[in-house]
Amino acid sequence: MPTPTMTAELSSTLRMAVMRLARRLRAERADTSLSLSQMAALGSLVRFGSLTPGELAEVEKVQPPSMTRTVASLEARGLVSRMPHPQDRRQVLLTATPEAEAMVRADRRRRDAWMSQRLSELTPAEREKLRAAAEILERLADA
Amino acid sequence: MPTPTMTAELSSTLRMAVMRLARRLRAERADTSLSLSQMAALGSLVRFGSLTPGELAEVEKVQPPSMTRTVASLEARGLVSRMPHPQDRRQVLLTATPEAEAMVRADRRRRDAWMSQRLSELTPAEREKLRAAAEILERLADA
DNA sequence: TATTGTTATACTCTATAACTATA
DNA sequence: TATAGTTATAGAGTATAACAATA
Repeated sequence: MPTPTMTAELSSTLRMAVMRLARRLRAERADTSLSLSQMAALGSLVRFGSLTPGELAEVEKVQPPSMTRTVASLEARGLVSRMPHPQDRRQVLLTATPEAEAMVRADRRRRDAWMSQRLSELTPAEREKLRAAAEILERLADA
Repeated sequence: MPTPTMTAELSSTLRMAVMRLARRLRAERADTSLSLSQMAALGSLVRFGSLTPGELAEVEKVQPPSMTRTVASLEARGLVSRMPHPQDRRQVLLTATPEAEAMVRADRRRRDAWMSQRLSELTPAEREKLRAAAEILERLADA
């Protein structure tokens, strides 16, 4: 039964551990030739399929002109292709190319591999504790 | 007893939950008048006490010229003061002013408050699971 | 008129290279 | 000579404001 003080300490400890672990994971990028923003945009395109520039800007929480620039650099590298929108000729549909999908998958694999390696160094009981917590952390992130 | 597949799934689930939660926490900044880099530099100064610009650059993982600029902006706002190094006249000692310390504490309090609120909405059993995992997550971040 | 996307422009953060002062 | 810090300059990412095309 947690006292207020114990809960306050948990907040602080958990917050710092999560921030530091995230920072560590961010450092495990597979392909440093793409910036984080570029890789994130590509990841969203792969995840959601075709999106318009406006939708992609909204998903990535940036303004449309910023996404215009990001998309232009990805397009120049052959990682994004654009098609006319079937109904609305003002809009454009962006899609990740097969090469881009492969890069996104490789990036995910590499981060998973780092985490897997760390997890394999734990005891089964410790892994079980993380498993129990993972689902709760997911809910916290959505809150 | 985890099979390889179960461990792989845990890696992926845990990694994504941590990244998303970190992202959420980053959005809970108290004072948006300071950029993340500025607040981080200030946080390190408060944490370590007086540092030279070179040491601060190393802690923050940026190059010295970048830190020169960050420090200059903080100094202009009265958040950092500089003193000559007692032994080596090439070096400078940077210290966070009392106002800066208050800002750093307020920032931490706000992030802790958000986390506390989320934790208070959980059941005692769920909090206990997070408590058990927090210490393991800390070790992962250091690995 | 409203909406979608782009262009023009500026600011911030980062970097590398060159410079100054001191050791 | 080597080191600590700064200045000069450039590139990436972001923003707001203005514009063009289409609805």
